[in-house]
Amino acid sequence: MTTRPRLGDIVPRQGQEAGVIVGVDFGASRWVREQRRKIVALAAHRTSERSYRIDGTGLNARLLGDGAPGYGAAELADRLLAQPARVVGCDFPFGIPEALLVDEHFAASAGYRDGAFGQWRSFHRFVATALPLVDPLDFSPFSAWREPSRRDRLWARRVTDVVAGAQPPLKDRFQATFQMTLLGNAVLARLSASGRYRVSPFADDDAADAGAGELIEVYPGATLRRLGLARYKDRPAEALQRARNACAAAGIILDVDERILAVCRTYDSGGAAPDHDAADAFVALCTAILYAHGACRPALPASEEARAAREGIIWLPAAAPR
DNA sequence: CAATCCCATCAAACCTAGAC
DNA sequence: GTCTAGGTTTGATGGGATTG
Repeated sequence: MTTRPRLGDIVPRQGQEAGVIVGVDFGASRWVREQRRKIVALAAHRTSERSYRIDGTGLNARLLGDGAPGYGAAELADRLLAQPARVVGCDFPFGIPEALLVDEHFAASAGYRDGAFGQWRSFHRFVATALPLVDPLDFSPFSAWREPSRRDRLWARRVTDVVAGAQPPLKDRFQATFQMTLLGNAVLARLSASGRYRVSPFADDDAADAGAGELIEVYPGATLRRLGLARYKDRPAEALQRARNACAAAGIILDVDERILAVCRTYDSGGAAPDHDAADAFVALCTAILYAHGACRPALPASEEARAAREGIIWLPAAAPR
């Protein structure tokens, strides 16, 4: 017998055969300078069937430099296209609640002229058009979605948010996700349109190619709760250890550059409360690695799979290690 | 002078422990 | 069981201080 690939067989794309996995801690400041403090990306390169090297090269090099450790949104998209990854775990809401998807007034209030969005495809394409990746970003086309008098609708959660304990995608006060959801979708649109990535769980003809990489939504806070660590924000070292342990428990070996580990333990993008964005990126990366090995499960209620597939799905480790 | 860094401000929803 | 108080939480922004 022969296993030589025939024409038409699925062959990994350039770069993907190395099994690159990426974790992203997102942020959506208006200015690129601020984005570079908040949007931290970490890559792991597969070195054998179940082992990965997280070193100071490629995407990770910026973490070891003198300047801000992260990326602007457009810049990150460019990097992910230049070196396609097999799985990218991102910590922003990929979708919006179904109640808003089917709401004609919601769509029209931001200038959408074709009724309700109906599905994620229409939503993310509209967002990408209305939010060009310039500096500074202009969120004014979406100001109607911040209307305080309509918060009861606009701040609804998706079913996956309820299960994962996540904030509403369009909440724009205190621990805001509003701008992250919009900027994130502009980035997703760009990656999806390239044909090199498909966006979980959404079907999109642009990326029907089964050889494409995959973008998944993760939530480090929920990942760590699943791993038994609540209130992780002021304990980055422990968060890192839990994430590494979860990989080890799944039989996955991580070889991490000590300098990268040190930055993940110590980097704090500031603010009143500690905010360890590099540690968050590490947790996102570990979650994405677990996903790549079939060790994640969607944060879903038992009976809402169809709706969740329209709203977006947060992925969590399948089980806490013993 | 501009670019960059640093800090105070904002002020909602959830979860949990404890009282009743 | 229900209620409340307190603690916790995917963060952005502008202005003033600092740096080149």
